[in-house]
Amino acid sequence: MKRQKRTTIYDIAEKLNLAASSVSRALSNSDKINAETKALVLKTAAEMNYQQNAMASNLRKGSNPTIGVVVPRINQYFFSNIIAGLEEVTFNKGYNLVICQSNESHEREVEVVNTLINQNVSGIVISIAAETGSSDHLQQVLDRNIQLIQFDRVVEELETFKVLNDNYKASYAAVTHLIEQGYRRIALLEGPQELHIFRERKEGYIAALKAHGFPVLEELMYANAWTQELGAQATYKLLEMASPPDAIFASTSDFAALGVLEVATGKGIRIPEALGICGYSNEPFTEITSPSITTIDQFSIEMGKTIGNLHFQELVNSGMVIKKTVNIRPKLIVRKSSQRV
Amino acid sequence: MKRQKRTTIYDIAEKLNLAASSVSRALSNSDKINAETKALVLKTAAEMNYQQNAMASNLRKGSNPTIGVVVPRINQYFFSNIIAGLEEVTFNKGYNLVICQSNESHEREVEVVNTLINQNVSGIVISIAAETGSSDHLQQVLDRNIQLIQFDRVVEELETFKVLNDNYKASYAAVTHLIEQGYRRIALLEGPQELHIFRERKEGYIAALKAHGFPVLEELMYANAWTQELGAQATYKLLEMASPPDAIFASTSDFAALGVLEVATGKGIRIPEALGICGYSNEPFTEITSPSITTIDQFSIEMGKTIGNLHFQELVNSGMVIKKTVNIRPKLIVRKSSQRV
DNA sequence: ATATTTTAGGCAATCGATTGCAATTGTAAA
DNA sequence: TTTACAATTGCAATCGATTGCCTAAAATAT
Repeated sequence: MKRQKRTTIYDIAEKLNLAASSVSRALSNSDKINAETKALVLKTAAEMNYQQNAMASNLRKGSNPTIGVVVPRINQYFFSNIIAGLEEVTFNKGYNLVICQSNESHEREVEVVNTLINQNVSGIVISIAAETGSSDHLQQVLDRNIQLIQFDRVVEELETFKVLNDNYKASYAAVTHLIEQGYRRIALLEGPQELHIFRERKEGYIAALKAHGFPVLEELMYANAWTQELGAQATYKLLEMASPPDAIFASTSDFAALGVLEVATGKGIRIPEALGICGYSNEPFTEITSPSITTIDQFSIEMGKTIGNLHFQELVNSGMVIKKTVNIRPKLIVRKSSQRV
Repeated sequence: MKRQKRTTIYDIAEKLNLAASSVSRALSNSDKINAETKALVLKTAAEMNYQQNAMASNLRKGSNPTIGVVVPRINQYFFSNIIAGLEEVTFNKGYNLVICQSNESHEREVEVVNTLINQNVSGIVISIAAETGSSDHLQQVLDRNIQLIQFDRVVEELETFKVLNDNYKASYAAVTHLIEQGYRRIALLEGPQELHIFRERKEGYIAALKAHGFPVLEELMYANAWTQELGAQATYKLLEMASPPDAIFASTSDFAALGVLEVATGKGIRIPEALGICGYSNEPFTEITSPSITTIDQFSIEMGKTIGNLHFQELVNSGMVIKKTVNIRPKLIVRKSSQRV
């Protein structure tokens, strides 16, 4: 395997008896170059198999058409969809995506953010890890004048663009739906309250209960039930109460809802007749469980695209952006697990 | 927002009355620098909030510790898992991942590969698009001496590292299992035969039938049924035959298997008693359908890690690599949809 | 025919970090 | 005391592309 050296603009210049600057101008489609010369350069470049050295170019230009993405885990449906949507927008603009996982660890998140700063990326898109910590690393990003866009899980105090789901409204809608279906004791599975998204969902739940004249009962709010396993455990406890709930809103995720479904089915409880279930996220599987699970769609691909458009400043005057924030209205998807009317 | 200029090694050098080269040596932990000086530089760099400019460094060093990843779609469980596994290995080595989607389009694939070449990435990891075309773009990668690793769907003629599932054996095992469960007319849902993975699965199916003395019937092999929709259509057709199959092996994907399940259930056919079903990929949902679906696990996260280790040459002498190829043995996961013994 | 403006292309500095080689200082051996 | 050598540090070129400034030639205006 011979290490054939890369063709540079100097090689092309030499061959054509031109200055490198002219070659550069021809390749970058400048107007300070004769049309014939330009054509000749282009042709020769193709023949010589020239590929621009992006690092040299970026160094000189002081910019790097790359966007860094930091998510807790890329193999979660929601996040991989965000990335898919984002990539569609960025690729068409000639931008690349550098993807990093924080694995829900704050320390790792700091590390990857620093790596991205090193790369001189033009923007960073992040959904913060559940493990809380300072937001100094994000402040660093801002100090360096790198565009920062937060989505889904955000540090609220930081003045950056944010793309959010309206968790409050979605949660309110879900609980209202359950009430309309005649459920009277609606339990809530909560996520870690350090994350605002889970706080908002809880608030929506409480507000909906109050709005319909229902009591808000501590005993029906189950903390930290945000995995399938924890959702299942919570369900065991809840169903053993003297007067158990007749519906469970797994505000944390569809996985938690799945845990509920499995435990309830295992106990021979009929769904939706004896117990209503609602999840969150519209994971693909919610459609095919039996019964199918009512849930909330977050329009993740759309969110990804929105983030991309925000980066390129294409939404600033659209009216969608209020206080640097775009709120995407999630949609309640009613399925069999909560339909008894 | 003030544009505060980035601190460079020159800024540090000036402040400490040193040469930039010394600062560079201190920061890169060279041994050609006094320990005290090194400590001082490190301290000052931290104070001045220095972050290395990766582009300058990479340009000078002529290398970029980045690996480009090209997959058809990143929001597919298999691929996002591959990436997750790969990222784990690469991040620990200080390497970044640049992720691109081909969207199953050959043209797009060529485009993104060129972008990656521009970036001077040290390696490219790819699973080719279903849309076939020339492999010139991959040859280019090799010509430029960029490490190329193909996985899952590969161009066989190209002499590169390959990480594959042993599709033949997995398929053989699945069909053998169905035979052992007493199924006698086993249909096959095939994928596009341009992709070797689907050819191999078909071969495994045929071989297993022959090995057990079963006839190989054209009428039971259904071409191009590789989505949920197409799987459903195929099932309609197959079940309307004069003597319909008593088992369907959706060798293309679990999604196709799901299509089979839905159609069969809709027709009131009992599974697994009257019809056995086996899918491929071990998508999370196969565990929670009713009945749960027998499938094949591809160890996607492991595959991702293997790819990473291959890139860093850490498997070359392990005996796992034969003819530049690592074969990962998938595992049959037997669930209810095929268990009637 | 002369003056002025355009156009095309060259020169050289620049982006920031790295590195081979030279220079300096200090230390040990002769 | 002189020589030899090692340890530090500085100097300057380099990676490849871009761009401000300058010049020569061509085109246009006077």
